[in-house]
Amino acid sequence: MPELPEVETIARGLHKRVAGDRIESVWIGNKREPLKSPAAKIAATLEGARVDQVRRVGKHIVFDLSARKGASQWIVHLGMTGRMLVAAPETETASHTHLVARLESGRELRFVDPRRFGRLEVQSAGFTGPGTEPLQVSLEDFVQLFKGRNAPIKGALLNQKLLHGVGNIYADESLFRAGIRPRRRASSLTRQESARLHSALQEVLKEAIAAGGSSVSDYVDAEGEEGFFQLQHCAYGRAGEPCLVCKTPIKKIVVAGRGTHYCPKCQK
DNA sequence: ATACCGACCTGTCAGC
DNA sequence: TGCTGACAGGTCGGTA
Repeated sequence: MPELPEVETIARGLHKRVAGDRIESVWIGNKREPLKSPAAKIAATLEGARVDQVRRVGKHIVFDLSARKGASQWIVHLGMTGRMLVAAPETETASHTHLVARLESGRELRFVDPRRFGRLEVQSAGFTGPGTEPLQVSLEDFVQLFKGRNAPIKGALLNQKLLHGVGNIYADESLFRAGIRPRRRASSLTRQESARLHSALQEVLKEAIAAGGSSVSDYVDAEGEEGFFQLQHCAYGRAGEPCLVCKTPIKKIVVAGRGTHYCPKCQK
């Protein structure tokens, strides 16, 4: 579900609501839970810890924690359908709730994930994510990332070891804005095209963050609110509809195993 | 080293 | 109404 703008929105909301709060106790479901660290270790790390900060790294939510034993981090990846919600304890627990952290303030932090593609882990400190931050990468570094890559540019944008945080929606939207076909080999982009893609990507991500992310089917932020960037999508989810620039019907194909939307006339 | 493709899960929706 | 299959915002591991 969530890509960079959605995770950014969620992390900001969580920071606003739980920073400074303390985790009193943790409940973890016991059947095939989406854990990268052992459940006992997660519980031991979270219980008693204070949440200093909640922030985004790539598509991960990072909780910076401090406790008597020292600093640690709780790292959450929401996968396709994960949600991290702040709820009053009397609120009914959604099905597919895998973790509940009870806070000193009386509220609960709940991790819900029907498809269980999400991942939870804890570590001592220093999580940096797999790749480079798309909002911070310079044009020079951006060009360097794609140099010599034979993969389609869309696949390269989705590769988290290169840039982390870009997913299917924002890959399609930024390629549309840059006027580049998703199947073009990454190495075939001219300097000018790379520059267009670099700024298109950063613009799209910033606009999406300003809109609170894209709610296509069920994304909601930490407050349970939907985003509204889906109203500004030009390519993603618009197969068969007229291009907003030239009226040519948007095409849908499969690239790098993912549904891919583009304008056959505007994108070269 | 790089790229592709199926697997991992559940829910939803279109078509029969 | 109910079944089947395709598809969904993501990643991983095996294979070529």
